[in-house]
Amino acid sequence: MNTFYITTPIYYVNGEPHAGHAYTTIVSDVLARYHRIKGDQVFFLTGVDEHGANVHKVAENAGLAPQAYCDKMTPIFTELWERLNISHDIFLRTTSDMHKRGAKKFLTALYDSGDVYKAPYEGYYCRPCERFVPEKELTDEKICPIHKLPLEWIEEENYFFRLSKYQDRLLAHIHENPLFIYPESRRNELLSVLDSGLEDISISRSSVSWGISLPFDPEHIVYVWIEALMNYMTALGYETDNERYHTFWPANVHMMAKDITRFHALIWPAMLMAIDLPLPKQIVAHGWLTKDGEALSKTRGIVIDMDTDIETYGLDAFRYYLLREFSFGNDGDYRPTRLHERYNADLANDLGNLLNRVLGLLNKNFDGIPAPTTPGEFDDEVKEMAQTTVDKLDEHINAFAFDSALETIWEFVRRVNRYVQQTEVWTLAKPETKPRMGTILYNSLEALRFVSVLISPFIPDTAEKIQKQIGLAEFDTVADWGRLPVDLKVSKGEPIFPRVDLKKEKAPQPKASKPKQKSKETNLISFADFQKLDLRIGNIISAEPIEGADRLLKLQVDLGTEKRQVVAGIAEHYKPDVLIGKQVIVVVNLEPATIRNVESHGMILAASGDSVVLATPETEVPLGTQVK
RNA sequence: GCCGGUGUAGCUCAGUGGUAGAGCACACGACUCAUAAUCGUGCUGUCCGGAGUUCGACUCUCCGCACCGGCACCA
Repeated sequence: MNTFYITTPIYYVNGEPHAGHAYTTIVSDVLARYHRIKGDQVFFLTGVDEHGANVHKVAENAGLAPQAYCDKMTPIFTELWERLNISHDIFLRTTSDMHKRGAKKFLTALYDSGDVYKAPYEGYYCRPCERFVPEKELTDEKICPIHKLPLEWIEEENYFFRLSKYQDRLLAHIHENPLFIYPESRRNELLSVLDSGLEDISISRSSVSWGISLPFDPEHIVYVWIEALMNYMTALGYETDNERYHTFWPANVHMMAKDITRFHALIWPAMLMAIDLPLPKQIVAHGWLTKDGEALSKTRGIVIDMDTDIETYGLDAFRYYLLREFSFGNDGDYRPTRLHERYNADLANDLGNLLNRVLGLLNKNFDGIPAPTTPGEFDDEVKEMAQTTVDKLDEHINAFAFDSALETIWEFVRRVNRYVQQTEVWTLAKPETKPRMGTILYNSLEALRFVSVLISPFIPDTAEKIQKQIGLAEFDTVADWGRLPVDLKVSKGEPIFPRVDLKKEKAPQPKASKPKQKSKETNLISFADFQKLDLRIGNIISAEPIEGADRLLKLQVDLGTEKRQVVAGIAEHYKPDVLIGKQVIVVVNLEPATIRNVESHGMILAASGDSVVLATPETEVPLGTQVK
């Protein structure tokens, strides 16, 4: 028996899951389910990454201990996967004992390989960021570009992994295994990264506390990214070297979004090479989802409202749309109207209606599924197409072409609709033609059983509904023609995809999806804190662009008693000349900063969501008036 | 400013060095078993622009334009 081990990344719990996570996981789910119906022994891993400075910080902001924070966030992921009907075999948490023990074993092996060494690491360090600020981000003042606080010069000992040593072997492996990194665009990208040379990487942090300590030096915590990669092995039970681990490693597919391929396709294989373990077969990257053409961004309010669409059209319609509409590997634009069109055209009209008309005819004329006694025109054609559809589907799935896979299945669905049409089966109820009628209905229903098997990896609930309506007691996963039993009692046929009328649906769609209530308790500040702000009314007296910066404008603001130069990131929304003469609110006691070599003494307040709009007093007021 | 992607029918997108494709939408016809469903026929294209390579380019190369994304930058 073949085995098939597929993984999603373990998702970072410093934020809630969004449609992108859902896409990765659904796609992986399809592969897992597909291999199961082929009879492969499947292991499907997903989970969460709970360690690292970021989680620590977010937890702190929320007033929680890191573990308590993780315990709160993790269920949000598991609940979403349940709602999306994800069939993972394990959900791994990196705070679990299993993972920690496995990671330590892995780290020990890595250390024993001799490719881990200790070396001083020095540079300018920002405490709040918990990171060294790279050379290119440094300014003359040596302040953190994010926090604007003075940086510390730190020299600390860190552990490094000798990644550079594996450059040639990686290159050779990628060349010898053309499908190792998929799709090709990503492969080329990483080949060019390899061409430009690999540097050894730091794998530990001594300044971070929330994580797993190095077994060979407990003062140091393993860098969260390095630790996360090991999950693909620890989830199998690597630390106990058990049967599951030996059965499933190496993984067949590491599925992920395109932004994290470097870690998976270079660093991870190199680490495995170091400890002489087999490499995963394929690193597979899909594109990003966009919404109406724009990248998803929580801060800009560009989000995909999965809940609403799932509620309106059902989970399977949502899964179908994602899989059918997006060409794998490329970015795909999510549009609710397209989902609507797909739902009605493909699911309701083509498939749902086909099932319904066949069941209707059968119920009206027969008592149970008739035997196929009377072959005739078109029968063989349908039968053959059923088989070729199975073969084509396999090719498409192996190439991650889920859109083509579904298109192939739907070509067959349309063929069956045509079969019913061509044979005019509804005219054959007379006694002398009734055996032929029964045969055609048997074939049609058997075709639908085929379809239900083939779509089951994509839209599992629908597949089950179809088989249930056909009268099968247990889900049949075998795509061999003629398995449909005779005499089964079919159901009367409730539409599995009732048409959704767009006009009706518009009514209860007042776009008042409540703007997420930010966890209010956690972000409260005291009145004293607020009083620290010195806000004043100023008048913009000049505005000009700053060279080399798309978003910045240099403003001169008259505060009555003094004039200030302020840099504002509003160039994309305001032309300089329209600003002149405008009254604005200025934070005057903000510490000065140098941005793009221009000094800024203060900050202009503006509403910044999807667009940026300056906050101005409702009527003109004297310059320098305090705002509170 | 740097890096990358995209530009093909009204819409969403496939695609190939040799006379342009699918689905949806649209029009007309057939049918009436079925969820205003199904089936058939038809329709539209300077394949972003320019130059080059070639017997021949939508397909390869170069230059440009537009849009998108990432990074820089957002006090």
